[in-house]
Amino acid sequence: MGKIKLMFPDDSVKEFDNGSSVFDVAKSISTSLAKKAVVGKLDGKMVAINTPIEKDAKIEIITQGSDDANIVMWNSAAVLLTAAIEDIYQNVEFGEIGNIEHGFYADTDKKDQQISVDELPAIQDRMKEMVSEKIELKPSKIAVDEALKQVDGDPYQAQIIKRNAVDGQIQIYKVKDHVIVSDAVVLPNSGDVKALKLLSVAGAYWEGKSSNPMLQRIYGTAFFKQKDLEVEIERQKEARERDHRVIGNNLDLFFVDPKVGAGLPYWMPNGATIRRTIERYIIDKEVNNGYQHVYTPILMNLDAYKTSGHWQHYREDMFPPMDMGDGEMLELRPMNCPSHIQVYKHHIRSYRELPIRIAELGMMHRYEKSGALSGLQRVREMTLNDGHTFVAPEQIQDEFKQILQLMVEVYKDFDITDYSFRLSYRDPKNTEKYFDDDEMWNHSQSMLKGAMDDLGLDYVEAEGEAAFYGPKLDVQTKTALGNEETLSTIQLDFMLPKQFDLHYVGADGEEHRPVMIHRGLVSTMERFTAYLTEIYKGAFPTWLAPKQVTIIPVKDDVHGEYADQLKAKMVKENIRAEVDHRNEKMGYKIREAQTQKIPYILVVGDSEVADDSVSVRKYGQDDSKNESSDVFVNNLVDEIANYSRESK
RNA sequence: GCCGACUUAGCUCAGUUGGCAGAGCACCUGUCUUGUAAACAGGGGGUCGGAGGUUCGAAUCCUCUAGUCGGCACCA
Repeated sequence: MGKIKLMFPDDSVKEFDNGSSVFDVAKSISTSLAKKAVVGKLDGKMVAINTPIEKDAKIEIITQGSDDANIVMWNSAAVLLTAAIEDIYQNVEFGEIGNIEHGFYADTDKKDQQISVDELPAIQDRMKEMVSEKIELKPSKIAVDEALKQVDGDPYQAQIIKRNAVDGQIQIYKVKDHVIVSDAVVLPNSGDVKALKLLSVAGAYWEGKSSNPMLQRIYGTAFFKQKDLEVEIERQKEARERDHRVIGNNLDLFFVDPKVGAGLPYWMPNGATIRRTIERYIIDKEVNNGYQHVYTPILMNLDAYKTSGHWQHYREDMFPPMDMGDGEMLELRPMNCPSHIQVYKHHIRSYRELPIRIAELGMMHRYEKSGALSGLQRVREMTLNDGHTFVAPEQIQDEFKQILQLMVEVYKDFDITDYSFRLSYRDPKNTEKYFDDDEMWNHSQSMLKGAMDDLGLDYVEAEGEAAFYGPKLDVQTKTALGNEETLSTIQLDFMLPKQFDLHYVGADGEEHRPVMIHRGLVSTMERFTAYLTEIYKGAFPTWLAPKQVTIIPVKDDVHGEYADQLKAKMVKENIRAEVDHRNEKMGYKIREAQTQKIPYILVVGDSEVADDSVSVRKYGQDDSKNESSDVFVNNLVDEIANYSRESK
């Protein structure tokens, strides 16, 4: 038996007997490491802990608590879930199994009747039995023919086997008499799945294609310790409480009434105040950065959308056109680009003017599918912080960087820190969705990528996520419930300028074609407000808070007048202050102000009236402090003027 | 749009095997005059999402339909 050299993450190299397992290696370092070791990584590839190592490699030992260890845990639980279901039911076929961000899932198709939530406890119990049986989970490779025989005509499994076969072989796990096809690395023993819980059932298309049959996806989560499971359940509970729909209802920000229209939100005064503040902020910001704000109609002649290609490529998401009876067809606009193009075209443009930046808080209507609607996050009427800059081709890079810079500044003001970049390309096979022009796509996609590389920013690349007219840089964030969504976007467009025959006069006196950059910084007012609600958990920073100050007189008949004077003083400074004159106990009013998450509570009684002061209680703090009313107002004016940057 | 669950007062939710529709909060009235998270009493308020059916009788069972929620697909 020869020796092999293994390199550790700290670059140290040690020799081991050929055929040593990851576990052996861990044990040679320390018994405690061996105890916590879950799985190994050889040259970056995950391997089971009992896999013999047969050549030199870079090794990493993954221990409990790491992300990789959780993935292994979840894949293991998914294998057990499959085995448990097969144990309980006949007549079930299986789609994909695997891990997700906080757990695992298995897709099932039970022929007589689909598995329902009521059946989860029984399945979970069966899984726990398998855990206590401490079944060895050992991967083995079998021939495709044999595997096909084993899955007994299950059409989904048959496809998975054919798809994943390597050299005519496929990896399986045996759990009791069940054969589970899985490429995943799992824990060595079912007994290692210490804590598990099945969570929900939902439909999911086979292979993710809506033209395919729908399977039942069973979700669950699992951990090495019961405690970790409890933490996860608590995390999910908190996420539900942070949901903008819950907070939006509690703080009376908005509502959607199905009886007056699904996906058509109504902004209550509190929500409207937040929105108005965002709108004023972003308009000022853009105007100061060279944007020309306009207003354009939400209705447009359908012909414009035929020219733009919306009618051909985006029709599914558009409301049906209105037939005006005289041959004219009007369309509720789904995007603002054609409108801004009209603004551009209204004058002859010179190269001296470029870049021309046209912006608008543009109201749009999109016929979102009913199942996609969700609070303010996905609606059918929305107002986009839209902007289109028209540039000469050589200005693209600079303009792109300028927009990105502006976006980062805006994010800082709103204290948005958790986001990632995604370069969204077309799917070249999908000629129905995307303009068919290979050269344009290849050119614009590589340009975008070049700009990002130039700036040294990290990003992921996603095929099939582009707009129909061009590739995008999307800024991705997550909702409270963990769904990914696009907040900001910058899109390169060589197509619409051509469709609408746009030009500018160059230095040479000739006509040239501009390039359009579509960009949205703070998304739609709807989605952005929802997002802010969730990241702030309803406790908006003072400059955004619908109510900034509530003044509570100790005895309304004695101190009410002083409270009104204070309010007047603050209103003069554009502070949103109110006096709570109601005939209620102080504690009651304070409680209500706290549940409404009002940034400042001012209590005024005899001593405050005597020296023109206020007793200040800031949201989130349990104590109060006395301050002269002038000092309080001045500080508050300052805080509001400086947004969130200075409040930390 | 698809799969599943759900829909009862302004909000959050009870409502047993089909037998007079409930609670808390909110709202209104009155009493109490308050020093940092809920004073007390009384009152008003619902065609039980909508339509059809089964039944002596339906919030409850069945069918259809709309919407909401969880996912999937689609996307700002």
